[in-house]
Amino acid sequence: MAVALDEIDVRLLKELQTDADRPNVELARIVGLSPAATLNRVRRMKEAGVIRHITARLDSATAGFALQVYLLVTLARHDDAAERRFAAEVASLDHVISADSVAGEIDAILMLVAHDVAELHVTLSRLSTRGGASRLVTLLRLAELKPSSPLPLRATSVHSRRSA
Amino acid sequence: MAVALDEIDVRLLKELQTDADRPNVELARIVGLSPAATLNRVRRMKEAGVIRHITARLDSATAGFALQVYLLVTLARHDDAAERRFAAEVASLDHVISADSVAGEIDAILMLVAHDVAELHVTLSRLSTRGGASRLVTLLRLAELKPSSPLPLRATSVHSRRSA
DNA sequence: GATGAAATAGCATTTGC
DNA sequence: GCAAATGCTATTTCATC
Repeated sequence: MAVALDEIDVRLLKELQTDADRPNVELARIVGLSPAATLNRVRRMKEAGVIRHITARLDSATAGFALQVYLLVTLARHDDAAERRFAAEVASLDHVISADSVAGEIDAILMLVAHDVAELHVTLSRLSTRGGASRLVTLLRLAELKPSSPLPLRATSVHSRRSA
Repeated sequence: MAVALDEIDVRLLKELQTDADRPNVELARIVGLSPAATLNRVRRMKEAGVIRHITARLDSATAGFALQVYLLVTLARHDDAAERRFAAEVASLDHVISADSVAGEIDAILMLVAHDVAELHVTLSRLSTRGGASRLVTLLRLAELKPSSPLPLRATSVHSRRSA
């Protein structure tokens, strides 16, 4: 599932995770390759799935969402049908902007946004009723401690095997 | 803090949050404006801070991180010095890829990645010792229930006031 | 198998309206 | 916000290492 990356790939990925909003020629200068070679590497990494997509990251507050909330969810039941039902409900709720299932003290962790408490309330209710959540712990996001940061990538050291 | 957005802005932001990896002329066609006008709107939204940045989103697993973990953190102390110390530790740990302080049953929620358990262990230890965390609840990410989705933006209805 | 250089087609960006 | 024009860029091609 993992993909081999050399030092140049790692450098490219680091740059693209930080700021993908610049010309390919600039990336090429940074990594010391020609624009064509740079373009090829980036295209390959997209095809390989290392780069999932390139997107704009918005500031939720500036976009009008006064409330940003993490939700720790415990499901009432854990059979396949219940889990599918929950996933479907999560998918249908616009205010849930991401969700992961997890192993640990809870079953899933969700990120939601809302303009006000009433809007939040509607989403929470839906998750309890239609979603089948038995316990919802709401964590109000107060501040960003560390912004979304690049992955600490390492080059796949194929050549170091020679000395091993 | 919030910014006024009309229907075209909302449409542009929705498209850019889904896929920012396409030419401005295509966006222009989608929203029915000229390329110049489209470019101006996007630039203004960047300056206004609605668009924080444009980045590549990687697939952690494909990039080699077998473990992706949410961490629920309770701090031992809550004075300013302790919080600054924790923030500094979080900032210095490469494997912590994002962190927010929250209000609720815990103090902060972190997202971490690791190649293996040993690597995870190191980061957890640092958060306990130097970071001053008194309780760490580890939630292992099993699956993505809902991918990072566009914000459910609404146009700021300035004109509807005429009928109000 | 990947890179570099050159060439073409296309786009970003500016200016005047 | 539009249309036209300029300059630069993305993208392909092909020879090369």
